[in-house]
Amino acid sequence: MGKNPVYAEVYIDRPVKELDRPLTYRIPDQLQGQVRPGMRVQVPLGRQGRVQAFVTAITDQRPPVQVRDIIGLIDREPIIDEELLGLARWLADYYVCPLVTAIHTLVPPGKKNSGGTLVALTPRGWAYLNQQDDEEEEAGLEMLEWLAARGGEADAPSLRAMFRSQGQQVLKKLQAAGLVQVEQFKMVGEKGTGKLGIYPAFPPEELAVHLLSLSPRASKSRQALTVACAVPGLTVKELAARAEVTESVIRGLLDKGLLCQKAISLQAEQPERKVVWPRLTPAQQAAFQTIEESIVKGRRKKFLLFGVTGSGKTEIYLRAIASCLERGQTAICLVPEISLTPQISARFKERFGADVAVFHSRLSLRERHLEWQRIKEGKIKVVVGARSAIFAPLQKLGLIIIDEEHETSYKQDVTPRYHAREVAQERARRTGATLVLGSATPAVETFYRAQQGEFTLLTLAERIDDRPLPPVTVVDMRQELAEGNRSIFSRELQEALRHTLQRGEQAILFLNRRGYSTFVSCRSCGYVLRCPACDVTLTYHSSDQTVRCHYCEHREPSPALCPRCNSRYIRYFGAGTQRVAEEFAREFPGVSWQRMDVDTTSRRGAHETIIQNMLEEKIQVLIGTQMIAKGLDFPKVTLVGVISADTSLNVPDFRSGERTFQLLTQVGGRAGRDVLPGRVIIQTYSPEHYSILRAVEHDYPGFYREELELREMLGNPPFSYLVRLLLSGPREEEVIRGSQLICDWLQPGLQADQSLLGPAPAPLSRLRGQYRWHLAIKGPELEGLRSLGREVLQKWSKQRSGEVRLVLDIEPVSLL
DNA sequence: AGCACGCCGACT
DNA sequence: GTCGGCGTGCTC
Ligand SMILES: [Zn+2]
Ligand SMILES: [Zn+2]
Repeated sequence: MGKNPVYAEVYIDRPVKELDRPLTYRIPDQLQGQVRPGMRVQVPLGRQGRVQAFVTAITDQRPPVQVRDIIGLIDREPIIDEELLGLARWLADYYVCPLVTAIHTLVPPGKKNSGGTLVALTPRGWAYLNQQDDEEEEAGLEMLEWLAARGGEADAPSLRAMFRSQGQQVLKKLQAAGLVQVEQFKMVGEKGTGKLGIYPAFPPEELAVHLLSLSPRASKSRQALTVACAVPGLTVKELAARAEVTESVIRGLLDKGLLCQKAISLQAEQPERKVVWPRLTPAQQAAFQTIEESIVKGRRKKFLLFGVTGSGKTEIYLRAIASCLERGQTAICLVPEISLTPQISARFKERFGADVAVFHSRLSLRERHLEWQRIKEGKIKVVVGARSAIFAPLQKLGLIIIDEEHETSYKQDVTPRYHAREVAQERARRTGATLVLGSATPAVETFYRAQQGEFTLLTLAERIDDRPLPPVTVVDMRQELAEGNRSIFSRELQEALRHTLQRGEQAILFLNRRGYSTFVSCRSCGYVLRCPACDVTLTYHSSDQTVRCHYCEHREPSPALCPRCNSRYIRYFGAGTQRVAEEFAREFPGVSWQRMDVDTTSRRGAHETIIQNMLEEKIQVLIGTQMIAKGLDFPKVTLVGVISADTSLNVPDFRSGERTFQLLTQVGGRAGRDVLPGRVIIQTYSPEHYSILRAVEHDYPGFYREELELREMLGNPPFSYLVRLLLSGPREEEVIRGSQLICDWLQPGLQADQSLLGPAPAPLSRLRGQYRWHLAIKGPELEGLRSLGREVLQKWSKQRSGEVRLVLDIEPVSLL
């Protein structure tokens, strides 16, 4: 037996400051050579018999203390490779969190095993734990709590390690009681044992013909057929998931004889695909070539692809990815969750077939796990997904793309509060990959960095085929009111709608606020309905006559009488999308419309249906929130009406101007994307605001200059860095006392060029029953602020903090 | 975080 | 006298 490395450095799987350091254990003889970094093991810890830990290094250094033996392995293979382990270290350091928290972020649950069984709490299981009457026997309760402690699920190896042989019996009981569910994962590679796979019933080159033979309405069928050709041999379920269609669609195709079923063979990958690669415009070509050169030469360059809406950025991404694959490398493309639509998926799958995996939030645990496993096995070369896809375990990563890089959803809102853009830069740096950030409205910070030379700026100033950007008009709603128009539609918008509809074209009405009204108030006494748990007003929802909180789950029937004075004069103020829809229906009777916001798209498939209805022109007007502002491409939409540009303008955050400009530009970009010319009408009470004026002119550089000047004057990012400390707890006095205490800790340690803001109540001063106060520290470089934050966190954990929680937010994107 | 040790109050 | 409260300290 080899003499040297006999020790393993491990991190105990507990997210606590005191254990956020490596502990050394001896590798017992029978495990020699099997333990590798990235594996989970069981070790004894103090008086605890066995706990889970991550191996981070193998060493022959004997520590200057008594060492104990590793008890056993949980994994046969590392669940995280060394490159990603390094990235996890960076993440923990940059965002100030325990290493194990970072590791869990990189390897989300459901992926922590290599085939086998996954045990998860059912909703009933969760409910059971919450009501906590102790009917369940000791052992069962223990297992439920153990599961809850790790986010509600665990794989079989960990479960076995923790509960030994008796675990099986307990598990059976819980499963029978419906408190847990057990999901069976196939080991990848064992696919095809007797199962039937779906194959196209024609040679792949005939795909186009058969696609045309289908009814123009049968978009789902086309989708399924395309995927079946690209990835033959999937089971019905797998194909349904991958093509994002229901199983009935596939059965229909089987009946039509377009697909057939036969035993799955481990045949060679699908034959050559014939895909049409559209010609690039000269501007696209130039940008693409610059990116390609970086990929080819391994120049590990960073680009900002700044292209107006409709300039064809996606096509450049696709080319760059293809070029990457040709060189045997792999690629990640991040897309905001909100624009991760079936259309986008289809576009990638059409080009890259079985090489691509699309991660969207609707994937089940099993599907997610399957794809993750395929990535690890090298079967997937392109990963498309939202924020967390940045951690996809691809080997030989050559390219990272972040579409709509300014989107704030790239920042995680729980610890570790990482920004995928920052992680991407770091991962690109470590792997030598080329980085491409794309946007029509880059984040001010990003554009600033490009100006500083940190990114190479690639510009697409024109829409493809010389289509013009839509002209934008602003309507001053104060004027409108003064002239006696009390409708939420200005006369100009009404007029424009009428013309658009007469021409048989489509329109989008945008308002970034869902529900019917923004607040409900009593005319007699002025009482305003508020959420009992949050410091916000309740929104009226006309669909079921409830008032709801948009920050928590609270909802109640809308009162008929004022709760304070019993008056019947309850009135609804301010407009949301429901009210827009109602007023639209009244003013334009007979015109078909649909609303699209979280309330109408929560049902699976609802989102797709609405988009399909728009494309098929079953509806003429789409009324919606954010959701309709991003990335949708409806050729016949020629009018975009922004009901109110003021919602995002009035948010108390130094980035609200930027948000407003971005939102207006993005939503305006939905108009006139095809051959029909479009126009945009923006209604506002602040027509002189620079964000609005610049959006009207499609003038990003102008906006950027003005915004930058403001930021410089106020010393805000990118001229400084920010770290936010947020305290929350059920009793306000404690929270205030806590923030005062932290203020006292920070004050003396500040450098001359650092400053402390607050403590102050957060703009959202109460959320889900928790009072919230915050402080922010500002300084010329991040590391100084970070170490101040670290110190505070350290001190905080050492003192009895009651029920007050403290979280650090490095480079926050929102100060709400 | 767990888990044990330890030192003070109100029970059989 | 002891059962049990949770403050404090440590974990290779
Ligand atoms: Zn009243
Ligand atoms: Zn609430």
